Amino acid sequence: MPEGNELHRWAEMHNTAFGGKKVRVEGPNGRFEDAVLLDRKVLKRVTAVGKHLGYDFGPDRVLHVHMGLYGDFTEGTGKAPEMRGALRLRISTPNDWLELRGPTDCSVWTTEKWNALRERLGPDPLNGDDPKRAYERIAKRKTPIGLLLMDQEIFSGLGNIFRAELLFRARLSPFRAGNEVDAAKLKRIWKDSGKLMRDAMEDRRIVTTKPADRPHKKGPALNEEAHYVYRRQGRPCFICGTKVMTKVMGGRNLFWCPVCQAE
DNA sequence: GCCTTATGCTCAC
DNA sequence: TGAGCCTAAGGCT
Repeated sequence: MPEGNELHRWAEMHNTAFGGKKVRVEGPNGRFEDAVLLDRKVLKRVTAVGKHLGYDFGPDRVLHVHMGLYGDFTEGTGKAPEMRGALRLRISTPNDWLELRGPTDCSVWTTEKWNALRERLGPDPLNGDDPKRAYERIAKRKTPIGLLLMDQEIFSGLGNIFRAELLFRARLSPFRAGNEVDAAKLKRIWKDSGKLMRDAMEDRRIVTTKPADRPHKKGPALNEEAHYVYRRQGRPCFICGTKVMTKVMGGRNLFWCPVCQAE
């Protein structure tokens, strides 16, 4: 159940373990028969773009993985474990292995299709992209900013946790129209997203609260104080004490503080 | 054990 | 706008 931080961490790990090496590729549950196209070939490199992963095995041999809501990897060293359960994909060398379960997509793409995806996606805070195009798009739209932040063609890699937390940290209402969002504030949100996602990559955990704002100000954040508003509906805002609200926006649960993020 | 929920996206209507 | 995909974890019994 990943957002961009997790995808980029996977790309790094899988590059380290498998990049430039000849690998075994297997699709044991029968839902990835194209594994034979890649098996015993060299995996050149692994790239993360937004929430997508591309495993480059050469021209028209790009393994595309999208996790959807459920996908997850497990990795390990040494001999791969017994195949079991709904295992979609296994990549292995004699030294390392990974297993993939539950992705929305695991299929071999043409280079053209992969490039078209990259073209379609908006700037990714973790890829050093230029955010200018995203700013321009947002400034033209009357759509609420809470929806625009989730649109992968505007920014790529942000998901439901970052939507809620970035808006809170910017003290911006999710219902504010894109064209009414202050330009400087939008810039700060972009910078903030890069920082939060890089921290999350390192920590392997998304923590958005500042220590000074937490009930326990010392030490690492407890799970229940790692986020300002995400899944904290009905509980008091750490800043003002008002109950955190929730509502479905864009088919996903949105969380916000009606006072700190007044419309 | 069962039920609900979930960091996502696509397609049909 | 809503259903469908498909898996795991956590809360409940």
